[in-house]
Amino acid sequence: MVESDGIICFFPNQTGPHPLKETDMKRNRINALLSSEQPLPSVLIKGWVRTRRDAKTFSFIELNDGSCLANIQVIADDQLDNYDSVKKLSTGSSVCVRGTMHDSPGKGQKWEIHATEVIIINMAPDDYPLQKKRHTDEFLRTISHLRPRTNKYGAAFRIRSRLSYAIHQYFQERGFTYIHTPIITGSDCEGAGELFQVTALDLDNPPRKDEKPGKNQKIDYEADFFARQAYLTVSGQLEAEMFALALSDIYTFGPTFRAENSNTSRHAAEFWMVEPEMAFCDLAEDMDYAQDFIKFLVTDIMENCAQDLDLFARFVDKNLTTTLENITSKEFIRLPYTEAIPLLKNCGKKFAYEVFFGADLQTEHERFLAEEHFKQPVIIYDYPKTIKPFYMRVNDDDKTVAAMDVIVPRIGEIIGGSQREERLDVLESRMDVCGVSKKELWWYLDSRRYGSVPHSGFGLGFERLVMLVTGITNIRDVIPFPRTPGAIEF
RNA sequence: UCCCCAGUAGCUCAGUUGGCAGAGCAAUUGGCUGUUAACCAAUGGGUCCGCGGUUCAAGUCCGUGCUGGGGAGCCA
Repeated sequence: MVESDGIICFFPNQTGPHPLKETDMKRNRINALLSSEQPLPSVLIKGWVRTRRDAKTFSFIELNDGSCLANIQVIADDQLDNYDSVKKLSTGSSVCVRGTMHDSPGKGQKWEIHATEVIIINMAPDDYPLQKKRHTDEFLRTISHLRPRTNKYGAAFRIRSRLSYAIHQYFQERGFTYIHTPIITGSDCEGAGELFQVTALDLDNPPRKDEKPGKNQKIDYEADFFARQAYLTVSGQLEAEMFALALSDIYTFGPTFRAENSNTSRHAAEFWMVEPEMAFCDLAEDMDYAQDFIKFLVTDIMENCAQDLDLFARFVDKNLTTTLENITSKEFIRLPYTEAIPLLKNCGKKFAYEVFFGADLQTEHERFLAEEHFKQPVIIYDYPKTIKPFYMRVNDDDKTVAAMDVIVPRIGEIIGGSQREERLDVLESRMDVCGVSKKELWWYLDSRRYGSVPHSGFGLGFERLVMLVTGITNIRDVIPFPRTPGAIEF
């Protein structure tokens, strides 16, 4: 049997009676039809016309409903009452087709639909921007509302959806609890970049602390919605830790916001992040999880999105299959920072940024390690404490912290994580050194005061994962409506 | 934010030393055809990104702004 569902249709641009009758609301998905084992005497499909070719007494209509990459070929002949209109069907038009499914005598497809009825839901005018040819990503970005109707973007967003599902599957199967950490936060000391401020104040005329007018008149945030300054979250980690220290293994998966003026193909102001946090877990186990997690996700997409993935392997990145198999088949290299430094120093390659202990690794260094030296994912760990945030656990050498970054070819850093500092006294002195307010994070310190345990976690940039899996090189093309500096159309 | 490159028809692009604005695809019309980014013919289509300057003359040279891309920083 072919699956069908009860999608409710409505036609906001239609003023007359609905062209579809009440009984028409069950439709067959094109992916279900195309994978059918036998011909079907009665099918109902609804979708958008990708292209139309006319023969002498009939038209070939390529129909796509987004359920899969492939179109289904509809044969609409001149016996149809409205054949004159059908012959004018343009790319982008929406139709409802009733008919029978048969073996296709032509090359290129197994099945085709012989239409007994073609209802034109909406005829797309000839200025429909998507043509039957390849468009550049830059152009498609200017029509982000229409680009999911292309093969490439349809495939990308089906993969993005499946990856989201696989993330939940991975953690749920392992007994992790999904935690919704807040989007709005009161702490500006999370230590990860510039924050977007959230306010309900009238910015044209904000309340002032001092009645006397003057240049140094401070805004009175006690009059704001939360009675203090508030921001969009840059990470759910600190809150996630509180739940790991109660439910043992937890994860978050949600949007994150950075007001950094970053103009690169790997940064967005609004992006999604996965942050697992595990109690009774040290850095080595944290790295085990990070590696296992990425391998699981890549394997899942190779198994469950083969058709969509094939598009990317053929047209977007010729090396994609090799890259992905490299990830699933090998153990990730684990390289302590202290060994990475001499390796980079003595590799014979000239870098723009000098390499020395205490220096953060630059993009050029990470790319060299993952793309040229090891040619596979690398986990670098035990970084100098001077370049890492306050919450990372100080190692016995008192010079490094138990931090780790997973570097993959082409993307660079895809995961950043650490074992967290569970010792109250060490944490407090680190906060002093890093200039983080102990008063504001009293609740965070409480977790180290009452039943503190070793725990670890990491953050995975979800869009970077989609880029890794698809071979897409610009983050703006793996998120439906990208937000970047100066760009918030749609 | 910094460095580099680009902006010409709906889309992708060409445009020589400064001298009449071009092609392919798309669109429209007609023809042909179990077609596969179908094919053939004809037709229509331009604020050469904006502003200012040099020049007899600017798509072309200069300045400036805007937009986009690549790289860097920051990071996921």
